[in-house]
Amino acid sequence: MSDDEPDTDQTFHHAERFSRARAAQAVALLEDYAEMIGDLMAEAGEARVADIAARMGVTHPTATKAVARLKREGLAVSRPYRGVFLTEAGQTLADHVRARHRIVVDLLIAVGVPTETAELDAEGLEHHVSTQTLAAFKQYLDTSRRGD
Amino acid sequence: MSDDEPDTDQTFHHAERFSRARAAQAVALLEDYAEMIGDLMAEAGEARVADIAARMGVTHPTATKAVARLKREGLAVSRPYRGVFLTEAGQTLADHVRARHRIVVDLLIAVGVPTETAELDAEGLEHHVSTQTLAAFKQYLDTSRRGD
DNA sequence: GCGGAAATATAGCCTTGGCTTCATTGCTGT
DNA sequence: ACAGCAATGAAGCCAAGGCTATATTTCCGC
Repeated sequence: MSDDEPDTDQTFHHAERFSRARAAQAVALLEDYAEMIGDLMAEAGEARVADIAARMGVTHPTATKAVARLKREGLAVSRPYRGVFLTEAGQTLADHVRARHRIVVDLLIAVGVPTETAELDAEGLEHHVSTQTLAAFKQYLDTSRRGD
Repeated sequence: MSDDEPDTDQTFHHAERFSRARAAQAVALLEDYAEMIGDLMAEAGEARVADIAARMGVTHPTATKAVARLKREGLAVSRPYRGVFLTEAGQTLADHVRARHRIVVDLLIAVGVPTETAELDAEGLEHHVSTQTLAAFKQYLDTSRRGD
């Protein structure tokens, strides 16, 4: 360092940012599982562990564990050997996540990312898009659609 | 499901996407640490564990562990009780990550995200931006700058 | 040149989110 | 109706990435 207390402020900002990113990551998986279960419920009326596992690209036990986490968080309910269902809160979360996903994909496409790539990247990106950024995306899509 | 084999294809695509996102997450931390060490080396000539820890917002042992991972991956070198230095590979990675970070931030700002928010979100987003998407961002920034 | 403070390392623990293996349950076809 | 198979659940392992507490080493002031 070049000064006496050269990085106290900046250091704090950095740490803040990384903490936020870590926190976002913590809920990302739950969001994905909730959205997936929402999709399956919409398509088939119920979500079975095997389907969840297949779509998430994980093994059955991993899906089961994830469901347990969802239940613990009050986002899903299930009885042993029965399908999994979202609670009201879970459904709300799923809807929110799905909407956000669409906006992120649309924005990527709008700035010139190929559709296929946009879908791929959005899966990872979406969890780190804050409310403010999402709002900015929405507005950009609106005006750009009008403007074109 | 409504059909016989209704989701084989789509399921595969989903799984692919999630796998990619998980893989991206796995290297995200290494990237962050590498960039951070690169910054500190540029500023101070060396990166000390205490500085790394402070900027990452983690405790010293956590930073030490991360450095061990970096060394294992051939991205950094260090001798006990001495500073940490990036290898050629580590430096390359750090430069790449820093460049990507800038582009992501600039793109967010270009589509209307407030500067502060852009910096915050970029920290999490950047690790999921593929090469293709980054290229699209770059081009968008170029043409939008010219166009304005 | 030596003693104490600061920096670094080590050990051990926790949670998350993967995995495999094995037990149990439910469903289905004959 | 029940045997067998598919699906679910349970148990136990692993690596990553956090933490606290403790030991070690370096460095700096006197």
